[in-house]
Amino acid sequence: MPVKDWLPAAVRAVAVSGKLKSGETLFRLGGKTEGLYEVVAGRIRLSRTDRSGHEVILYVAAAGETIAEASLYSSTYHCDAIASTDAQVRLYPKHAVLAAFEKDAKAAQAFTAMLARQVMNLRTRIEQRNIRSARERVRHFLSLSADGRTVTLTGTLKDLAAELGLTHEALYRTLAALERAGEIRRGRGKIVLLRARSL
Amino acid sequence: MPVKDWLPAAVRAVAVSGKLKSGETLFRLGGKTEGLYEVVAGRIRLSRTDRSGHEVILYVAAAGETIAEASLYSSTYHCDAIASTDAQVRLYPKHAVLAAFEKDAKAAQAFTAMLARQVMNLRTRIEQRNIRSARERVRHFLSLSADGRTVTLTGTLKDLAAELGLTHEALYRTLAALERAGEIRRGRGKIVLLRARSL
DNA sequence: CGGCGTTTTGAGAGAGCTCAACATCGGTGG
DNA sequence: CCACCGATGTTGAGCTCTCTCAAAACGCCG
Repeated sequence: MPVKDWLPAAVRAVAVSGKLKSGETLFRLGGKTEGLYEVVAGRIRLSRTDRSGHEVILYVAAAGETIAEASLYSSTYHCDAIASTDAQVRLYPKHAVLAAFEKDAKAAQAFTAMLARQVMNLRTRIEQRNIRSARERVRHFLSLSADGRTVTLTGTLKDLAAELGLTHEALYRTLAALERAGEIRRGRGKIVLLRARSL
Repeated sequence: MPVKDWLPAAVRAVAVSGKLKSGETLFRLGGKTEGLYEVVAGRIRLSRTDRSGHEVILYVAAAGETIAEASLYSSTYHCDAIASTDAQVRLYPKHAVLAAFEKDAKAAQAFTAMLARQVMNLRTRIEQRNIRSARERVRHFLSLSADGRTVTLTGTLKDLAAELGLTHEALYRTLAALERAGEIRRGRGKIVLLRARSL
């Protein structure tokens, strides 16, 4: 869900770009909310520090994702945001976003709809993580991302492994096993589903 | 996030209650959207059926949760909803909800804010599932749900195990080990954090 | 061609799952 | 009041599966 699809051009036009070195802080818990951020490149981690001084990671956002959507409705941030790699971000100022939503109900609705879809997607990913078996988890992923019989892969298999919560070795082995079993056929950048497995 | 906190009373007043026997269908993929549902009791699973005829589960909603929020912005459902146990639901009709949001911008904003918070929570849960070690996963949970030094447990430990994605045996053992190590102390319905672990 | 990241395969170990037995607690009914 | 019953809580032992560490083939780009 690219920002372009749900944020009015007027708001995108006033975005503020910024760069962060690895380890630099974007915002801190308790800090005044400036708006929501889009991660353009690199990775930003959201975390809190517990009483014993340990950083507890809430989420790691990668390029293309947005963070701090909830900050639109809060006056302070509820966690820290720190660059885990050199990173580039865009800030969409809170007042500009809220003003746009106030003026244009359609825009507000698009934002809400985007969040509702995202909730759905995230729930699905949690369900996926409930599956222990690497093979079943991969099948779950393939079933849900198949367009017809073909799954088009974006990025590398290593990235996919991370998304699935598997080591890349486990994913390679699982895909090899599924191919040996005749369930799938692999082509560069895509996987074709062949036949259903028997129960 | 109880429905009461973000849905106007006027909408709640026109909710339609319904009961389902285990296995009964609430709605089907492609069906016209009637609105969003609150699961009052029991469990409802959201799923799709893949080409090979297997049901692929997207999510299992338990009592207190709402499903099909995205249906407000779509004319047809994008998955099936089937009762996994005997269940009770409440339907909040789409037109009533949307009308309320149109009349009352505050209500619409409350809904959006709720979704934004939910996205945050779900992301945190995904992060939690990235942690392999049972001990670390439990620590992650305890750190984030501690109110001061005390974590108040809602429901049984078995429920908690499911939420954490562990077997109940693994959770019992882990809690016992943490208690032996002096990290926590357990009282009925609550866990008290004692000291930080050393790295 | 040389270097770097991805893909692939191998071997071993550790951690959580499975199966199983038993304890504990609350509620129910005789 | 107590025996019974089901669900939760607890512990034990073995096994499977994925992770980890290692090494090598492959593909791409300068």
